[in-house]
Amino acid sequence: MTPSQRTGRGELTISEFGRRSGLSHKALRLYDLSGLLAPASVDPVSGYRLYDVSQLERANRISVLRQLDMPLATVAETLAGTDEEVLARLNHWWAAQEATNAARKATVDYLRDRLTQSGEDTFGPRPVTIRDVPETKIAAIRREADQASLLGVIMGCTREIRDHLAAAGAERTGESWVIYHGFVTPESEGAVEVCVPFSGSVDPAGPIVIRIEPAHAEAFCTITKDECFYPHILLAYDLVGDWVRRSGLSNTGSVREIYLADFQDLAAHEPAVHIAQPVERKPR
Amino acid sequence: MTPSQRTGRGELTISEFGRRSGLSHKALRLYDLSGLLAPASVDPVSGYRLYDVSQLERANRISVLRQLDMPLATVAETLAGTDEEVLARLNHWWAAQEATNAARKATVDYLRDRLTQSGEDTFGPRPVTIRDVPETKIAAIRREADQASLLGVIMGCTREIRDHLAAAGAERTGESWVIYHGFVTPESEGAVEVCVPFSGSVDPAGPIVIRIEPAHAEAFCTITKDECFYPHILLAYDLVGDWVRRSGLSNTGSVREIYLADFQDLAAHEPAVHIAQPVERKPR
DNA sequence: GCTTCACTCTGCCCCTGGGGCACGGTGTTC
DNA sequence: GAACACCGTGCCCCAGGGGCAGAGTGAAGC
Repeated sequence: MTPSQRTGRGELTISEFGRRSGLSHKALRLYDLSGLLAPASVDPVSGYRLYDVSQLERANRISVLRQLDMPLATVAETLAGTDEEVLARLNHWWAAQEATNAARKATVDYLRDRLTQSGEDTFGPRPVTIRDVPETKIAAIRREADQASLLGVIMGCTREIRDHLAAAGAERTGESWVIYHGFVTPESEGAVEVCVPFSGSVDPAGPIVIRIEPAHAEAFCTITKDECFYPHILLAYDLVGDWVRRSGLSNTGSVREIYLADFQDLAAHEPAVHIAQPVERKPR
Repeated sequence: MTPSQRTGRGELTISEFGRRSGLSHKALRLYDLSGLLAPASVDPVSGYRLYDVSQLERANRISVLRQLDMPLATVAETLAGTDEEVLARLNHWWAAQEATNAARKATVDYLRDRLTQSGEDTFGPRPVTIRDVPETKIAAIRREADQASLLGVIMGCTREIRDHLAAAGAERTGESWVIYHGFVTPESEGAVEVCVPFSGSVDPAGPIVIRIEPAHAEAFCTITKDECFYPHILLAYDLVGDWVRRSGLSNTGSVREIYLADFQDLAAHEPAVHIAQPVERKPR
């Protein structure tokens, strides 16, 4: 008699259970410790784990979900409840995976563009120019945002600031912009600062800060509404960055997007945004 | 003067370099130790890492590739050589990722089928029956195979055995089959044994083993050629497995696929394969 | 001068999901 | 009684960092 058969009817040793479920003996021990899949019984003398054949279904499901690289904690949550619930959670999780994958694909596309011609041909020949920006009084909100929440954060903060300025009787003196103090990618958060210039006297309120944006020079290019999507828009940043580097200038601040008008009012091919990089005023 | 500016021209401190490249200070330290991205210079007194602005391009590329979850070793390989080479390796790697993702999607589809109706309705009502298989003399080759190489391994081994039998003057006495001694998934290898029955006297040669497949009973179902693809085919295994469990029988061996004819000769809807599970002869 | 502050260094433990090995127990069979 | 196949626990290892502790370093303010 093989060891796997000397146990009682319906009881399986760890290795037999592992063979039938596609799980390693090491994984089964781990799942036991974490409570994801505890053996039906444990021999009190030898400490041997004994699994019941009825546990094979759960084990198989765990095995399949792990093949999908689903984290163990998610596996545990997913496999609770009825089959309908399991299915719903599986679909939900997979949809999120598909979204992540689409973002990765977009990133690969961006990188391909960047590699084929350093972002100039695909993005189109486009003038990068330099301009002086005078000292400006602004109301601003600084927030951490990730790729998914970015648009909502920008819209929300802009609305909040505009409402505050309107309530205080101040007049806006130009279009607003967003300063990126950190990297915003699909995976990581970065600090963004939404800025609205105004004239008059306004008190700060809640997250709204009143400050002076110092005078500076900035290199910028203009992009149209239909170019404003991630990761394509990164090519514009690269364009400006390359131009600055080749001009021998140094960056003196964080990169920013200046919105020329309200997005909704624009046609796809109209200029919509300036991508700008503050630089030192003169080449050394 | 901010610390990031007190360094010489073109020299950046680790945190400024990190901000501009989207890499954490921890990641940069790691890349320094691994040689993936060493700072341009290290202050011999303070040990401070100083990066050159010209290193930003490589850092940005590393950052983007890491956002794609490319392993650091692969990043290092990928970023060597000219931009054309980098692009080619990126495309190659991404194609592999797409393939992996397609396999994951197929696995999700399988799991969905399995969850919606325990593999019976989608796969179709299909009789599972039991039969006795007499003792059979076979020539066999046992190999480790993964999902990708499986078909090639089976075809190759079958050809090898048939050629050997033909050379020895033995006659094949039926169609061949494959015994799955382990799990074969897109990610992990499993042992498969290709078996060809014959009559006459043949010597083993190289990997070819001559042995007796013992008489046994087996539960099986029949599937058509167009159902023979991963992971759909797993539903047939589930069907047989469920039938055996509900019949109160015990498995007595590894699951197998019996090929009814040469694949090329079959139309899509013709029966092509038996999925069989050896079981004990009588319910206890 | 002294303090404060921001910045950096190294080193250590933590995470996931196991793989691999050592050392020891166990139970069957020859 | 020995060989062999199992099983157990415990330890160290991997990527790719995150987080924290303790110490050094440099500039700026008083």
